[in-house]
Amino acid sequence: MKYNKIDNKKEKKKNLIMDAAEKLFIQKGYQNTTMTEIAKKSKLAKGTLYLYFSSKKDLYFTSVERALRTLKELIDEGINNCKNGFEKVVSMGKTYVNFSINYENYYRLILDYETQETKFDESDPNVKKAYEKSEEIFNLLVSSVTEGKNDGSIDKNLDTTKISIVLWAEITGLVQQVSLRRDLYKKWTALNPGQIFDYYIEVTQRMLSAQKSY
Amino acid sequence: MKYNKIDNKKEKKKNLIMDAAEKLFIQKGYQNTTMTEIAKKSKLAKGTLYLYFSSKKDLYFTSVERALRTLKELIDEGINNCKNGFEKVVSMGKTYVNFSINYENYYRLILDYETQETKFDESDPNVKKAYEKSEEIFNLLVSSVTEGKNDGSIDKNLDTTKISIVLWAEITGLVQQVSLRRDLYKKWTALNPGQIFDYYIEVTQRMLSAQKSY
Amino acid sequence: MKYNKIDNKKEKKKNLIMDAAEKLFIQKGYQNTTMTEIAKKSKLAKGTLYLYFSSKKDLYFTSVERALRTLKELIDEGINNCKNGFEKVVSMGKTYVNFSINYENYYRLILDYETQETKFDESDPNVKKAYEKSEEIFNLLVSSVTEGKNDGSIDKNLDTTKISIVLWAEITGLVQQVSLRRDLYKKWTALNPGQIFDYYIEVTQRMLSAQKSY
Amino acid sequence: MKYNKIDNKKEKKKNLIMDAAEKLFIQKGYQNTTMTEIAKKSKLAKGTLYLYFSSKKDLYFTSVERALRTLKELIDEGINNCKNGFEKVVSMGKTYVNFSINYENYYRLILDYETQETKFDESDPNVKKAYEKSEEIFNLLVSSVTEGKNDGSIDKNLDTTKISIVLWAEITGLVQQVSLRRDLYKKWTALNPGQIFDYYIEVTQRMLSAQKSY
DNA sequence: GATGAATGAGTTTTCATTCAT
DNA sequence: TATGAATGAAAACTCATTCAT
Repeated sequence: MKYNKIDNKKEKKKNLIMDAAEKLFIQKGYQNTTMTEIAKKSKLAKGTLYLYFSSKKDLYFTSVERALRTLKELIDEGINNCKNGFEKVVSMGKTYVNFSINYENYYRLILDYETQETKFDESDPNVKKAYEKSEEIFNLLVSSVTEGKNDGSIDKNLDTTKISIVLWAEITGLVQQVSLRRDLYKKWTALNPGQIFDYYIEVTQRMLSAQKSY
Repeated sequence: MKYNKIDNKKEKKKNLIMDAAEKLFIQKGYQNTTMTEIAKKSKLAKGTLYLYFSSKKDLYFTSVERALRTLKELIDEGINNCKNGFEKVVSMGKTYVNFSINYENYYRLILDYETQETKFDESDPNVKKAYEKSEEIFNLLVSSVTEGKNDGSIDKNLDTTKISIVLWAEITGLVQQVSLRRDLYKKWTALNPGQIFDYYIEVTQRMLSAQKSY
Repeated sequence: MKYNKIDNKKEKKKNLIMDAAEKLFIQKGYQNTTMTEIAKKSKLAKGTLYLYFSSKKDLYFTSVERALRTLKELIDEGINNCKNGFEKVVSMGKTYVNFSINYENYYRLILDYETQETKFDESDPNVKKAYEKSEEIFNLLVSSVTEGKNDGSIDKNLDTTKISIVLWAEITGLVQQVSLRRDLYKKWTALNPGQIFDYYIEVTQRMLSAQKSY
Repeated sequence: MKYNKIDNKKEKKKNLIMDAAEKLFIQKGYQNTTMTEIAKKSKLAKGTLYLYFSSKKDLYFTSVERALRTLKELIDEGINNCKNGFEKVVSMGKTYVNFSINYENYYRLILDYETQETKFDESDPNVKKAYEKSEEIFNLLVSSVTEGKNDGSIDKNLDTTKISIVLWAEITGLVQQVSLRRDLYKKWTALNPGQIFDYYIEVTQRMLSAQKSY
């Protein structure tokens, strides 16, 4: 009991630090964020950070992990209420889009991490851990497509792996573009992110649905 | 004549340095690449780099610019032989895909730049310049879609801006995913990048073509 | 209370660093003194210097300011006990001479600063600040001469501005010569600085005093 | 003959380089002046400078020497037409003042050199050489005072060494102040340098002349 | 003689991490 | 636990000097 309370307290402080760190990592990137800034933003002393995280890297990866875990939880939640594979696939896309809007900081941190991924040392256990989290999500997509082809909600002629890759790439690409280039797109068009996503989903659902036969 | 020769020589050396720098920027990112490493890789002394580029930033942005210029040239070239808007749009996608394969370093450098873009000082003229280059390409896509709708090769019911954004986000997202996650995908599937792209293009062409009416 | 203690501690450390830096600046000049040397001399790590001074320039100018402030305080002190303008002028000269002997490092630092003054960026606020300090001292001389002419202790026929400039130039010139060329003069004569200054003051007092009429 | 011509040509080029270097040394100081700038200003290639001067230091000291030699020549010239010691002393002061006005660059270079003197390596033969030149001038002053005391034009009660030191310090101090602080003095008074010098000479002549007895 | 590209040692500054209090 | 002063390795950049042409 007592340990739990302590752990809980510790966990809360860790979250506090990550909340501060996250914002800076997003804004300025991993390299340009200093421990001094993180300490200042979290209103703690520099040394204190090292009581909760062993290094700057640890702090970064733990933050990324928290974000990925949250995304995974939301996706799982969304899928639970779906009655067939097609709906699951659509739900995953919608959840991802909503995540990027409602948990903007988490989303941007994941993005920062993924685009930098190759620059981190692959053998680092933290890197591997985050890698696996991404894989879990992709596997969920593959199994949903399979389920859909089996229950007849997704066109049987589609290649499971191919379409999964394409779909995941499309959705992540789209969300990233909209997120990174929000200001640019605002300049080019009056559309807000939601409208662009809706349009994409509308166009893509038709491509995917079993009623049409490609 | 003499001046041309000198300029040419200087240009060649600049390219030599950029070739070396590029690889490091891609591998380790802008921040993690040091001028000492670049010097070593290009087999020159550190000071020599500063004879050709005023700063590390200058070297980076000039490299990005070279890559973007090359992409733009290839796209222009590809479009020239197309007989209608639909073909132009398809050509742009194909060129982009091929660019990511044939000019892998250039592609990855652009990617590195674009994903870090928000972390650079926006008011920097170099940043603005690269920004504009991206815009040019997007504008080309918009005008190709417009042309396609006019010449009847693209479905008139599609919203020009919306579909342009979606298409560009899809294609860049797809290429990025395939590029960044090449090893991951290799693990998941036997498909090579080319096959994934072909599949995407096949699926998308149907969505776009005027014959079908969504 | 606690804050005072902290501030005091910080101030002491700053003084410690300045003491070390000063000696090097005097010996080798601003340019030829490196932060590494200053760190070594003050027995601190290089990085520590930057906890107390934002840059080498800051360290230099803060040291100059401390020296000028001290000089100004001594002059003010000396003037307080004078009963007429003539005595004030003489007091200023004596204080300046004594300062150059008793606070040799401070004096030499000011000298180093003033002879390099034109090489610093005039628009720098630090430069301006030091400039003003010098002006304050000159103004004090002018007002003392004026006072002396009014109270009858200085010859009324003398032009206030002219004589102030000449006196100040003479005294600073003399002190500088004696300071810079100490070794040279030692070679030429058995006189020590004090004797030279006394001789100058003796000769000059006559020139200045109201009893004689030039 | 031929050698003379070559030497002459070489000498001319050396002077050309020194003219350019001098201006930069005065403006920005020895340290802040780069060989590249000197090359540019003298419209020669950087490597060419090293054909005429073995190092930056050599270039600097040779320039200083040229300036000191010129001053010495002017002083000698001025002294030649004087009929007694008193006149010689006055002539030296006037020549020095005029030198600071008519050969401003030379004067400022000497000044820069002398105020930095202690920062140069004393054992350097170039430093010694310049040192000796200064000594020659001072010795000339001492012998003029002696001559004046002998020929009755200077008050016999004055101590030769003391008064020589004081006079030389005063005049060099005054000229330096006026030169370094020209802008400052312009702000404080409408007097031009010439007027300040005249005033000094007028005041000092009285102090010195044999008619008065101190 | 003349050139200017190339060199690399040396400079200022930053910042993750440690540790005495 | 919490602090923040101290550390020193590492980075970008400069510039006197050399040397092949």
